[in-house]
Amino acid sequence: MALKVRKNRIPPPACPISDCMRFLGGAWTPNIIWYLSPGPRRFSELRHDIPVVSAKVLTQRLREMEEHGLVLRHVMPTSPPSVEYELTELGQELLPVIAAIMSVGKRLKRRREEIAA
Amino acid sequence: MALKVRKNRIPPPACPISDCMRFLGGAWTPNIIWYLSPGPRRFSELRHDIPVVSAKVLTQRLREMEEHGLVLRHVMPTSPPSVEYELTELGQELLPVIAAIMSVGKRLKRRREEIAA
DNA sequence: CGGCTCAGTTACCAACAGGTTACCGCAGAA
DNA sequence: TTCTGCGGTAACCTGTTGGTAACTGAGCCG
Repeated sequence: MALKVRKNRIPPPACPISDCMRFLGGAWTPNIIWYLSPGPRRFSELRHDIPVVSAKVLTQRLREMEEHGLVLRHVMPTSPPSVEYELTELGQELLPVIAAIMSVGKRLKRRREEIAA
Repeated sequence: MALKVRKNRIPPPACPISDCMRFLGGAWTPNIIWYLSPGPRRFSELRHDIPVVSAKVLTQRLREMEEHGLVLRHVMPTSPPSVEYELTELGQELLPVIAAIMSVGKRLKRRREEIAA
């Protein structure tokens, strides 16, 4: 008897995950959102916050996030030019996701440590 | 759509996000978790659920998830070999994250449609 | 004037993840 | 006997991505 695909279950609704993950895709995007969460932050501050990320990638991510409507970019016409990035409302809606990711990640990390020990 | 979240190599020391994202990293991991959420599911069923993912990648993801303790792998010694995958408790703890990702994704999608209209 | 900072941009490059194809052993069906 | 389905694995190829280094250009400082 050949095995059949079981259909006697509630099918998950059409999965929008792929659409959604485009907004979190790319290295460091969650980190950037996290560091923007307390409030507006300048480019060089973000560089300082996440020193392992290169300027190029930071720019790329911020541009992408701006396109997606997750951040606002304010250019301050000060003497040393200064650019502030700020989470939009939509960007702030991602914070619970990131918080959840962090809490689960911590739990998994603890688990690994227990196994290692 | 490719749905890639890169597994970042060296994470920033202070921030646990990178550690956490390793568990969601790799293409299709969130989708797989989602399709496992209603209950155990066989390999070929998952292939049917997510036809765009290749067998190789599906195997890779399931193996990684098994290593991370997110899924259990049950080999049924039936005549056509059958392998069931099942979310562990830890894996189920990821579901709120995925639900959050989905809800935000839907919202962003609506927003894009409004802009396009 | 030289050099510094801020906020990038551009060109080039290596690594790696994911896709494709082929193949395996086994059992039951035709 | 051959064929198919299951659950993979191995070898190979390609595209993307993120890193590095060098550059810009305005404004200020000394």
